[in-house]
Amino acid sequence: MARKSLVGVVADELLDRIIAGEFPPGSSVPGELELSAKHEVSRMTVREAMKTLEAQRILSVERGRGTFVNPLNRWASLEAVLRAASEGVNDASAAIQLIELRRMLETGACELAAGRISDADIGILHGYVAAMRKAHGSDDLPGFVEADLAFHDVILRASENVFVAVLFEPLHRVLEKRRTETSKFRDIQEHAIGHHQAIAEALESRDAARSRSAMDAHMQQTLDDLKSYVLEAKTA
Amino acid sequence: MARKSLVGVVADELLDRIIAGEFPPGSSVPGELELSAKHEVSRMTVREAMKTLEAQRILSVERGRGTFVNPLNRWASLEAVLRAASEGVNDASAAIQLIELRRMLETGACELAAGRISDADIGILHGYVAAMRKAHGSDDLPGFVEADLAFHDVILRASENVFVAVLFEPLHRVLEKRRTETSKFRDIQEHAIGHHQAIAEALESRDAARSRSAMDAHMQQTLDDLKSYVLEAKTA
DNA sequence: TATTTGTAAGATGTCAGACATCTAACATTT
DNA sequence: AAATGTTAGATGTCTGACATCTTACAAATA
Repeated sequence: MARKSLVGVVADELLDRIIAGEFPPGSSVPGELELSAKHEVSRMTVREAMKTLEAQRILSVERGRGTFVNPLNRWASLEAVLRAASEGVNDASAAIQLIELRRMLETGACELAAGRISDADIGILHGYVAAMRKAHGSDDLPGFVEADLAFHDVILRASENVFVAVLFEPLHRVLEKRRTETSKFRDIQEHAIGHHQAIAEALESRDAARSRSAMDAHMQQTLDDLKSYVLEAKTA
Repeated sequence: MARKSLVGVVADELLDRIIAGEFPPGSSVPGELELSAKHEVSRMTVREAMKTLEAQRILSVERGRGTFVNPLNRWASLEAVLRAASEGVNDASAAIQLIELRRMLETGACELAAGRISDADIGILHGYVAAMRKAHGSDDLPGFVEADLAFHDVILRASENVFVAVLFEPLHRVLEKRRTETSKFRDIQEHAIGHHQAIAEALESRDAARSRSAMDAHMQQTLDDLKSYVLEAKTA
């Protein structure tokens, strides 16, 4: 991982202070000079940090007036919103909401893909299911997760919708770690294999409703897995 | 509208050149010095422009090596992707894909809202339907569109999912203009009123499947409207 | 008095030049 | 052939200055 530049550090710290509630939405953040003094960096460094936050619509910079915090629903960065949402008492709620979002996109993409996926991609899907089965047999957790993610990626591309892919990309990153966690359990792996098999067969039939339903069942299972996993972590 | 700063201009022009294919994904953009010479601005201005594009994951800046263009599916800015997608031969395809995306989010949000919406919000929904009816009667296009958007906003909030709202916000902006265009036709307005009425009633029944289905029908109608509108524009 | 205008403070926008540090390629030495 | 040194070019950061915009307040005006 690349060492963070000063700009990144300043942006992170400022975002932390915003998320901590020090600068509520609508209020202004300290001026560039004040921040450069506080963080012991030059004003240019502060400005570049501000620019990154402005590009994510977290801040609004207004010349001559100051720099202001935007309301959370205007933020364009899923990760930043996730950080903000996880800050409160219930990290669990944020995780569940993420799955809900993923469910919308994946079921939608699967429905679209049913009418657009190629025979070659169908074959690839079955290949990944086989890979999951093999990884399950040999206790290869990284291999299992990799095939799982690749499976969903194929469907996403097959939906032929650029915007869905764009919106899903940050989700992909955020969920990757959690996926490895939940996939640790062998019975969860077995459930997942069955669902993926059903999804591949549904897509092969080119039945949009059936494909959507199969993916929906998979998402429901994922949500249930997460809930029990989170519950378990809480009791522990 | 605020006059654009030099930073914004440089960022826009650079993005334009990227979208035009001058710098394909994976390739490097000209160095900061070269760009500052070409655009006749200082290096700091170029750097700030780069930072905004980097924050949107359009560029990856690597110290000592250069600055590189990310593949389109890693871009975090819906608007930028929209610009890139609209560049090609078919602006229509991009518009349709946007509706597809909106359909996923809105039907998903509506399904969630069914189990979470308050009685007060139900009343507000009916109020907006009445407002749409009234605006329709008095040929008040802006009023009609405003009530329409507000209606969907209520459902979005009622879904109680922060991430859906975040992802939907840029869509909201992008679709706003088109909405005014399609809503010009009186028969389309009538269709919309009927659909909104059905959605409000479905939500009132707290039936998730029914609510989703009602919203889905509305989205399907919107897609059909768009298609005929686009077709009409093409023949003209 | 009420309105307009002028002035100044504070904020962001931009510039110039300099030095530091990282990367990659090439030349040199072993 | 491999390890090492050198160098060019790229981004990272700093300093200090001036420009321009917004706002508030004071002063001049009708």
